[in-house]
Amino acid sequence: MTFDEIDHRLLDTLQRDASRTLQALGEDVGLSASAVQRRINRYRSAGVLARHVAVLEARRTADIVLAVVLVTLERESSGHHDAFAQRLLAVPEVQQAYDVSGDWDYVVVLATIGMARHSELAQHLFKDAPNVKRYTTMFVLDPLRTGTYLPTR
Amino acid sequence: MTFDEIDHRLLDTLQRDASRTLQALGEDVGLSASAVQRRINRYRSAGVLARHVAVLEARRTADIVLAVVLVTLERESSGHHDAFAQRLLAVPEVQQAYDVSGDWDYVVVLATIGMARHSELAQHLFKDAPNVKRYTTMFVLDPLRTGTYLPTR
DNA sequence: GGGGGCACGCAATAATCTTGCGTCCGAAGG
DNA sequence: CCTTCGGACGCAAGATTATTGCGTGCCCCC
Repeated sequence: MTFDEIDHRLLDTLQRDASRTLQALGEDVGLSASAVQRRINRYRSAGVLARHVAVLEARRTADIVLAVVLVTLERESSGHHDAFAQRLLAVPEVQQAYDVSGDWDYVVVLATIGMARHSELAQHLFKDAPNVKRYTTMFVLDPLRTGTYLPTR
Repeated sequence: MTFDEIDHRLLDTLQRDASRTLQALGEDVGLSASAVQRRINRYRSAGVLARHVAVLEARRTADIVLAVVLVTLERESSGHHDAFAQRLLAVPEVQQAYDVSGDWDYVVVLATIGMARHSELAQHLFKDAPNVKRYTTMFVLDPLRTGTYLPTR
């Protein structure tokens, strides 16, 4: 799939505010509402546009504890990695999980309500996991920016 | 603001898929469409619900390079921290930025198109920055999960 | 026992989305 | 150089969805 200037502008806008009407989007980029809609449908069917979600304000949600956890596994076999990934993905509070290169194998962002729940999850995901060699937790003092924005050019 | 069972279910659903109709949401939680809408408006005006966004599929967007960067500043004065934060937030490719506790001061997630752009940004944000003491980059091999989901209970 | 506030459902209205149709433009081929 | 084809567009009608006014019921507090 190839993007023109209008596609870039649309995708940019949609990633920032997907609640605008098709007509408003159209006025921004110089298209009719129906043309905008057809483009959006194209993004969808091409798999570029995955979904629409509501974003909560972490600061306004009671007692949210955000933490970034770095993890190294004991053994590098892909079976062990899969098992660990499965364990992570089964937990909704695992907000983000990345398989990374470098000194650590995984970066995990945990979003929990209250420190007690955080500890409980850390226990389950990292202490009790059979193949976690080492992990370190960095608690988020201030979420300067959160989001899923991806550039398209 | 205090949440009941229905609020939790609604906020959960909206964070996963905000494109459902008010009627569909209402059927899920046992409310009419208008009652659902009024609740959503309440979340908005309480500041709990920040915005609606479209989420792109990183795997389907050409040449996306995701990287997690850990940063420590030279000096701890709040002026230096603010300056660094400003510099981060001015860059759209800074997808996420967290001020954290522990061995590092900041965790930054960079989303760029192509390695060249990544290097350029790393240069600007970390090498050229006046008060960055040390930083390390972990490239994302596989984004197992991305998102902004926050639990509400 | 009697307000008062708040959330609800229903129904009418308003806004937005969706789709059929005719047109235009550019690329490919005669 | 002309013709044809495919793709994207705008417009407008129709369908769906969101919004809002109104009346009712519930619960808390007086």
